[in-house]
Amino acid sequence: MNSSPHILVVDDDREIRDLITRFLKKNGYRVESAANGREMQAALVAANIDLVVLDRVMPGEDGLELCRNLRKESRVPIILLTLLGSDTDRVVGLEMGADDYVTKPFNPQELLARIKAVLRRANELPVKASARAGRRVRFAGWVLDRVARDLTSPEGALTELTDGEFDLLVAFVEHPQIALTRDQLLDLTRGRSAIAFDRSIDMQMTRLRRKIERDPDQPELIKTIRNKGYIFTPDVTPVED
Amino acid sequence: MNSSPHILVVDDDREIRDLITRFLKKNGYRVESAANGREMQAALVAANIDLVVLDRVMPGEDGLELCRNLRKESRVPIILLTLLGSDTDRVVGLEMGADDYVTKPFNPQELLARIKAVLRRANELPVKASARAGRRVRFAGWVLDRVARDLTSPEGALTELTDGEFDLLVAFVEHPQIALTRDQLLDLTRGRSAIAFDRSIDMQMTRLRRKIERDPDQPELIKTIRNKGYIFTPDVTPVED
DNA sequence: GAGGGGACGTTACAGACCGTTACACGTTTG
DNA sequence: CAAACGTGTAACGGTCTGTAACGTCCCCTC
Repeated sequence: MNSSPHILVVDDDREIRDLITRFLKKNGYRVESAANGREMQAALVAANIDLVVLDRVMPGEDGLELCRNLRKESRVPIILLTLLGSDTDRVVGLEMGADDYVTKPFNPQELLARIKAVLRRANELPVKASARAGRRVRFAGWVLDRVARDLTSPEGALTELTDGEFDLLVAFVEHPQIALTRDQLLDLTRGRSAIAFDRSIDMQMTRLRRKIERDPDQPELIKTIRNKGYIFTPDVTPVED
Repeated sequence: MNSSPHILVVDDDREIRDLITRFLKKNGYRVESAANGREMQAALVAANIDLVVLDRVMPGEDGLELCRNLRKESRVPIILLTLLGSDTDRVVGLEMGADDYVTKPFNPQELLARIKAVLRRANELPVKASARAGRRVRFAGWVLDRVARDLTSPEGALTELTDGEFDLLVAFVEHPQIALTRDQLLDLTRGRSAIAFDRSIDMQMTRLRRKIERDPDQPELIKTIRNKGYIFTPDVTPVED
């Protein structure tokens, strides 16, 4: 089970993706590729990725932002790929959590060398990133419909959730088995971060748990991690029909 | 016990040495400097160097050669500094064992960011393959679920652990059969190092042992190593199901 | 073998963190 | 406009955790 390193290449330009993919495969790596952030997330869930090569600029998305978000939930090594060569850009990339930085146009041999250098140092536990599935997903017997915004219990009853509770649950379902901080949850549900420290997430958690946990005093679906936040523990699978 | 990282700057140009030295010191590092290979060796012997910043070109000596020789006898992280910017030179540098590469003229902030990135990697502990994979692992009959954050005893009973105890146990399970210092454990569990010496790990150890050791007075799973730290002795295997 | 010092185990306790209730405020609904 | 509803804030209490302090054990020295 311990075969060659698994690299994920994220770039919107198909030619570049294919070029890098072929080159890396020829050098003994397993390679996945993705054209945008969503595909990247999917690939991270599907495969056990050892390193991400991420384009800094993609239409409609910011590679830097992806990098920072990825670093929040995972410690997968990241190499940023970019056209911009200014010093400040490099610094920002590294501060955002990237492990290294290669400017386009690049010599494939240099990319290879940097991948080797980063992998040599990177021995840490890969953490699964979020699962973005389809319209409906199932977890622990519950079925959640993201479009209709309703939730069906294992017994088949429709469970009434307020908007806030629903958004919170969606955030968890989209990031299962990862500890999420209150700040991340605020960001995911309200699109903002806490300015000062804030207990509103705690309140929503209490309310959500009352509705979906068998025993809210001993929660099984969403556990608390002191000093960190919360973690959603069930497996999430898409519902086909 | 654990003070600021110790950087060795090797460059024949005194102005550059002083510039880098002052800049790094201002940013909280301890700095040594050397003008040639011999002084470098002397400094490495005299002080406990955490990272070497090494000039690629020095009169009468080749930084690359120094780098390769250094790598033969030591795993100290190396950042190469150079005027040459051609791709092949970069590749050669990284192949020679350098961890990173900065071209002159460089932005001091970038050097700083790269030093941070390299040190972050260098100080991480290798993770055993056995512990990498699964959500659940078994050791000495116990089963630990890292996502659900619970622990089942050999008798099948659920053992209640607090978050701090659980994090500590996870750190051990991910690094079995290696002596871990208190500082490493703090880093693994809290993501920080001890500023001053700290007994909090000892307390958590007491509490954890009370819950998982048959006889806490004569621990079998986690042994104390005087003047070092603790070691987790059982084998760890993934649980498939 | 006595004495001393350092390292570790452990107890006691204060403060931080979190779950929860009560309530106030704003928004929607009839 | 009143009532119902949703959501954030304040505050209380329980649990968890780091710190201080003390005791014990081990090793070193003399």
